[in-house]
Amino acid sequence: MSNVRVRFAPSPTGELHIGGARTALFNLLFVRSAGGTFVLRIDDTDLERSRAEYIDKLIDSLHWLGFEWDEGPYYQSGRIKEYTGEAERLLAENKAYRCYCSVEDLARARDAARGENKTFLYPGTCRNLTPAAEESLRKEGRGAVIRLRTPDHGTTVVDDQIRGEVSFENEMLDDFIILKSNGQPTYNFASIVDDLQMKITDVIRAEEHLSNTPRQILCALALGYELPRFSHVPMILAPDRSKLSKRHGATSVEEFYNEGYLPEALINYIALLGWSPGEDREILSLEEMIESFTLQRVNKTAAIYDVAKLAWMNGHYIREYDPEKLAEAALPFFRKRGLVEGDLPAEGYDYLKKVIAAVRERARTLVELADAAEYFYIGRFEYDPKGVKKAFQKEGTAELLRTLTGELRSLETFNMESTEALYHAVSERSGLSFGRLIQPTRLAITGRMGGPGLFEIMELLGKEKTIARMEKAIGYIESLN
RNA sequence: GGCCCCUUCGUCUAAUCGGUUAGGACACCAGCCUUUCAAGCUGGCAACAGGGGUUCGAAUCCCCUAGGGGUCACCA
Repeated sequence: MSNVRVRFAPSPTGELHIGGARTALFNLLFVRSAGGTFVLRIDDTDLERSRAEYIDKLIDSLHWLGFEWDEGPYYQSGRIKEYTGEAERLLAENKAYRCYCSVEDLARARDAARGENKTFLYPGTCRNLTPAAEESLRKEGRGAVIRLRTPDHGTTVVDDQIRGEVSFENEMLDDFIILKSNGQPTYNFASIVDDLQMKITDVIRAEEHLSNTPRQILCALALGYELPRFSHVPMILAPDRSKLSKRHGATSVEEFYNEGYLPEALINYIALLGWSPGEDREILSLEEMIESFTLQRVNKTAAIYDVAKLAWMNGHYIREYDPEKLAEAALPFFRKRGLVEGDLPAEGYDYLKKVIAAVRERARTLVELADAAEYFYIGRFEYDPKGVKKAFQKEGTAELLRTLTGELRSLETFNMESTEALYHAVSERSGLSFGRLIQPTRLAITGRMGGPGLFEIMELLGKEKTIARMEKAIGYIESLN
């Protein structure tokens, strides 16, 4: 195993977002192609917003996607000692200092600056407090935060693996807080301390962190560690180019699961959002992605996520999936629809697989798959109104169906071959086109105008149900007049 | 507003040391196949944000403009 180490560090403040999933994926692809170690870390320093239930959901989503990590999960909430320790060290080395300014005073100063259209930078009020002055402030009972003493001049350069060198003027950076008055570290501090202590070699994360990177570099430098390499991957945007949110439909991995997407399809799709293997290939397995993944081929441009392509890709995976796996994945959706209830006996499972084999070609999601399978389980359905007009309301349809039903009933072996042969015979004998026979029959036994081959449906349904549905349809047609 | 990043078909993208009729995929349209609906196959529509340079030659290098995004918290 190489010494390459990466981490995925979500904060448990919501479900795993599609952007987060892609960040996790890029980390995974990178580390697997390097033969390194994948660390999972939960960034839960925000006590207000972090929730235990989200941690479970996060982990469920990662499992569902099939992303396996080698170390962790580590929890920042359990590492307070490390942050305090590093902060104390900086304090002792005079690279950081305590600040007693109140939240209110700072907010006021910030508002004033904003009013003048200026950027607020912490003015350094407590930067050079004498021990005596500190003592008296402490006696007043004022809480203190710890701020990093940042350089006033010079440039901090982020050597980004995707974007190249990005420079920031240190003058634009103020003495930011690394430890809050409640003893919790701020994100920038906790994040870099963890990355350093956990010997992360490559930090691969979303672009929104690029602007914060110089602060983290300053922390690392003050702490005296070697820097990790940084890569900032572009964001995923909604179709209107705004940040992806609830009103744009499904955005979390959990929602994609609920809508009937397969993990392989979702992974394949998000991988292509900002990365391409460099050849004209769209369908890639995780292994193939690992093989051709490099950070150099990751795009700099934000990508707009397009459900239509995801749906197409998911349809492709549904068609190609292993039948056993597909049945397993689809079963919950059949249950949700009330097609399957309770335990499924072996023959029920067998039937399920046959039904899926018949309809899988026309479904783009597992929800659509269950929908397409409905009449295989439920005999009560409405007839498609358009179909009624086209197929049922033609002169002599009831009579035609009655003839066909009679013929069907006399069939000893009822299967795909025998029913099809029968229909051909009737077509020939009566002079009616094959389509003329098929259309009303299809509507009668499925209620729909499209679907798998008619004789395949008949065989699956069996003689009894087929005939019962035919008779029901005859009654319906006659009631139309 | 300051700072930072970005800009190829409607969307995802290829063209990674300047020379291509700017390629592929989704979507859309048409045709083929077909018992229907799909799937599949064939073809079509469709892009280098704008303006200046550099160069024999620019999607590609430089500058400016415009647009989009990110960030500037005792949020992550």
